[in-house]
Amino acid sequence: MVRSPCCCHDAGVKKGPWTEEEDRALVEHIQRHGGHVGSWRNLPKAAGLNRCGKSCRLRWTNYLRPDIKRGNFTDDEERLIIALHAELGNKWSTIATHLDGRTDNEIKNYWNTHIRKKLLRMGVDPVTHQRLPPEDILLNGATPAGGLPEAILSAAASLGGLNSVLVQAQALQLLLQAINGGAAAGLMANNFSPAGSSIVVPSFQDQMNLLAHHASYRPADDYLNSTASFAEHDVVQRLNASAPAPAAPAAPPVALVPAASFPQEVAAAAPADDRTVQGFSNLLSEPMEMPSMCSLEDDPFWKDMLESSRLPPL
DNA sequence: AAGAAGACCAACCGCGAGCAG
DNA sequence: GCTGCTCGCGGTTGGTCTTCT
Repeated sequence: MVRSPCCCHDAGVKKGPWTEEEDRALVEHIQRHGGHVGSWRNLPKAAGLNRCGKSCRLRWTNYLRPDIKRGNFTDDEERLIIALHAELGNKWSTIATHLDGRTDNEIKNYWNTHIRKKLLRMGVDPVTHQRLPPEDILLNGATPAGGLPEAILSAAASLGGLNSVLVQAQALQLLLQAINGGAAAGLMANNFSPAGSSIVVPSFQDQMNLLAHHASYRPADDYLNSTASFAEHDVVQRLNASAPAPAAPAAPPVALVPAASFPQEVAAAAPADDRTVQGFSNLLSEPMEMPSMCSLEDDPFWKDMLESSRLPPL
C-alpha cells in the first residue's frame, strides 16, 4: 500500500512547542464543536492553525483535554501501572484506560524515567518482571577500571534502604552468590582475604543472623515477628535450598581492579576472622547516604513482587 | 559562579490497523 | 478483494530544567 504523505511533511507547517495562542485556538475550536473533533486532518485549517492534524491530536489528547490529571503519580497509580504492565506489556494506551486522567504518553514517560529505574535497582527486570540474574544486577555496566566496586557498593548500600528483611535477604543472597561465583570474587579476595585464600560465603542461616544483628534491622512485618513462619515461607525455603555450602571454595581470584580502589574503611573494618561477612556487615550497619529505594519500601506490593519473581536456576 | 551531566517530559516520527469507497 | 485515507500506538528525540562538580 502506498502511504499517503503526512500533512506534517508539508512545507511551512509549524513544529515544536505550542504557544498559548495555538492552545487557545485548538481548545476553542473543539469546544465550539461540542468536544467532537471530526477529522483531525481537517481540524488545523478549520481552527486557523498552521499545524499538522496529528500534532493537534497529540496536543489535545496529551495536554489540553479537560479531564487530564496533572501532577505526580500516587503510590496507588504506580502500583497499578506496574501490575498492568506485568500483564499487558508496553500497551500504554490500554494501561492508560485504567488510570483516570492519565495519558498513555505520561504513563510511558513515567515508566521510562521512574519505575523502570526503580525496578532495575531492585533487581527486577522491567520487561519480564522477573528477577534479574545476579550478574546483571551487579556487573551490568561495570567497567574493569573501577566500575565494579561502585556497582557492589551501590548494591550493598541499597540494602540499607530496604526495610523489608525478605528483600534484604534476597538481595544479599544475590550479592553473595555473585561475589562467590562471579568476576567479583577476585576483587573481594584481594580486599578481604589473605592472598590465595578462599572466600567464605555464609549459609543462608548465617546471612539471616547477620541481618538480625544489623543495626538498622527493625521487625516491621509478619516475617520478622514470626521466625517460624519466616522460615517456612516458600521463598526462604527456595533460598535455603539454593544457598551455597558454607565453606564452598571460591573460584581462583582474578584481579579485575586494584585493591586500592576498594574503600579502605571497609577493608580496615573487617576483622581477621570471617572477613568477607564482616565486611558486608559493616557495609550494612553503616548505611551510606542513599536516596530511598522507593517511596513504597514498606509496601507489601514490592515485597510480593520480589517474592513472586522467579529465582534464577543455579 | 559556571559549566557539565543527568533527569524529565512534550512533541515528533514511522508503522500498522481499521474503515470507506 | 483492493486501494487510499485517517487515526492511534509505541518508540524515540531533543529542548528545558535540575543537580552535581
